[in-house]
Amino acid sequence: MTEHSDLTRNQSLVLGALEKAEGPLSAYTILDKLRDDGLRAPLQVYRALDKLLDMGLAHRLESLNAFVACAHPHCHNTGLIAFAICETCGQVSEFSDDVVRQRLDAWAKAEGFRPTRTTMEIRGQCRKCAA
Amino acid sequence: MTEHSDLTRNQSLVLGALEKAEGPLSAYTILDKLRDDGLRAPLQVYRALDKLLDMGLAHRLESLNAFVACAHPHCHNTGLIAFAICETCGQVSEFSDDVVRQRLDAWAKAEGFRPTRTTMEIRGQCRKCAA
DNA sequence: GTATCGAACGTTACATCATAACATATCTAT
DNA sequence: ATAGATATGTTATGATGTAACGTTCGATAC
Repeated sequence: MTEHSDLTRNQSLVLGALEKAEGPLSAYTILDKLRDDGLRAPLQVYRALDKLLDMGLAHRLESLNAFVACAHPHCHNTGLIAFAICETCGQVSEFSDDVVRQRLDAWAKAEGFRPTRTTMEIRGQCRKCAA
Repeated sequence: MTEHSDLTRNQSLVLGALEKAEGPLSAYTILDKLRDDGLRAPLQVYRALDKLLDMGLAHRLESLNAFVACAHPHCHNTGLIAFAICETCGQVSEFSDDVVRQRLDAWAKAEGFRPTRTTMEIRGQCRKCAA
């Protein structure tokens, strides 16, 4: 559990829910888990998530419409993170690869494309589930 | 325009709509464009899209919840395609990079992860819009 | 020809994901 | 104290995706 020092109450609750979870959670699942803490509406969750994403404390998995706590909350990432999502057990591994980043940067430079955000998600089966 | 030889009527209509479009289309936007052709329900579009995705004639952009016609309908891709999405003009460029594919394969092999589908999407501004 | 089986189709209803709009409260710097 | 920014709470609604049902169409076997 990371310290949630400068987080607001809602942000802290949402991040806590993500950290406790085994795998990615949808916003509505988060909401359900936090009803007892006083959260009532999706927007409360989405607003907290927005901030957490900005701060790099959580990530959005686009192919799942779901969210995870960042696995490395203290290292400020370069902005290119890849996710491997096991479709059997739901586990998400987070990693980054400098060569991949360089290749994409090179492509962007050659094309004159100015990247702001890039997502990379590998769906499949983790070692345990493939066995 | 590619020939839509072994496509059914609905598949052909949906692919046609995607090919005519300047950029990605949501399923509901496709539906609206095809009302005059007799389509009435989202499922008709989603079912056609499923097949088109299977055949590699269309792609889903996860970060947009939208779809595009494949830019290279005749080359059967290796399964790793990257998309660069201009957030200003909506243009989507499709490309692939063997080095990136190799790096991700290597990671997967090392981790024992068995990939089935991977998505890579770069959001930002294209050359024209960045100028 | 017609029986049969699987794929595609059509329709209604519903589930899930996300935001608009507006009012209220809280925090911080002057 | 007050102004401005940020966070909050609430209702309603918009956007995206699917379940479950029955029907139609087209190939193949008889």
